[in-house]
Amino acid sequence: MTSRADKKSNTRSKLIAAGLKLSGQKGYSALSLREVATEAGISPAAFYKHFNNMEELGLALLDEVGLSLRKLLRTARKNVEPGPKAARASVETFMKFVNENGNLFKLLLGERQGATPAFRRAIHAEMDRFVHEIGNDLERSYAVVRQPLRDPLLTAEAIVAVVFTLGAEALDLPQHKQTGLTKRLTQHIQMILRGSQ
Amino acid sequence: MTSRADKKSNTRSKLIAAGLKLSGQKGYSALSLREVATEAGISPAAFYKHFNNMEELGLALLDEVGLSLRKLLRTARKNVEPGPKAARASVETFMKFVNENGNLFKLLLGERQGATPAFRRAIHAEMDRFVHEIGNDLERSYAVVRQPLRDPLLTAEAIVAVVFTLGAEALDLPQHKQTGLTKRLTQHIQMILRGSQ
DNA sequence: TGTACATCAGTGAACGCGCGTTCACTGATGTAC
DNA sequence: TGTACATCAGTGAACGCGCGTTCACTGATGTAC
Repeated sequence: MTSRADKKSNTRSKLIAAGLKLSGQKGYSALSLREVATEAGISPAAFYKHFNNMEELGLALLDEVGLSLRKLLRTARKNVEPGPKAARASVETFMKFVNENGNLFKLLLGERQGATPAFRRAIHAEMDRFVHEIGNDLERSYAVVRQPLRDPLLTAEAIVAVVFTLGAEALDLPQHKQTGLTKRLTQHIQMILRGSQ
Repeated sequence: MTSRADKKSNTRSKLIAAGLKLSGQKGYSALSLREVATEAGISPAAFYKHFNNMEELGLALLDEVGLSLRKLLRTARKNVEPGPKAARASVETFMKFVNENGNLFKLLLGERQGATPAFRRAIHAEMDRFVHEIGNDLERSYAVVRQPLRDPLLTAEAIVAVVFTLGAEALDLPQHKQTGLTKRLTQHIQMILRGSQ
């Protein structure tokens, strides 16, 4: 029933899951090929049937990050309707995402300046795409109410900066201690939006 | 002339300089005790006469970060007088600092989520102090012109978030390509200040 | 359907390497008299 | 000032360990006839 190809891609998924789990625990750059292979349940040598080295695994993990950021935007668009309460609702959606995808989020933030140039470039590309999409969303929703923003992209950039900075702080906090942070983050965004009108 | 204690603290300085140089090149978490010792010109075993382990060296490096952030504030206070051009002047002072202390800045940003809990705590403490000092500065200078900010601390938090985020991007750019970034950063700050009045 | 051969994901042993840490030591500096 | 002893920063060799990588291999899956 399960073909050779199926089994292979199955093992690949296990390697990615293992990499994600371990990088959440001790940071991607501290991972060894051997421990990822062991966590995934294969021998170190078999790792090479799937990736040429750890960096390739890392880039595969970043693909997952991209997917999950796209999912975040989709959820936000569904749950958040433009208006005075948009900031608060967005922040709640975002915090939920951070808590559910902590490992992916840690990878994104933790390797922003570490790692190899290829890795850094991939991360900045993901973040850029994210900023641009939010910029477009802002432009559209403020055009609807006929109060266009001065510079939607600049606004998006500032919002993403505060959101990711405070999101990183949230990672170290137990979920029940995040309320204050959520509130502060909402105020940050409102402040930025106010200043960009 | 040079006492035993002098020589010892001299070697300690060399270890710190070595750690800073190497962590700028490949990231602090990728450093080995042996290579730091070699770079400083001593044997690996002698490292232990100065620090019990690499983490202690790391905390010593963070002390340097604290010193240099304090120096940055001092310079900014000297060069930047409150007024419409404050943002631009502050950003220029900051960019100069980033270029001159790239290694310290990389350490601060790169280990924000990596490393051990003690390390993370030390970094967040430094950044917190920085935010509070800027918050106080903002409060004072806007009180003078009788247009107090709604929440100086919140404003400072947002400003530091964008400043550090874009500063991190600047680290990867050659100095002559930073002009656009400097301009954008200035606009970010003006936007935040506008929104917090 | 059955047979003979090809493919290839995963194995297990082996390699050389840099690592952190220990230890007994050396010899210059410091101290007491 | 000179002598005898104590201190201690730095040395060099040794250790066991986990690492990335290679290699010939196995045996299940796939393919051709």
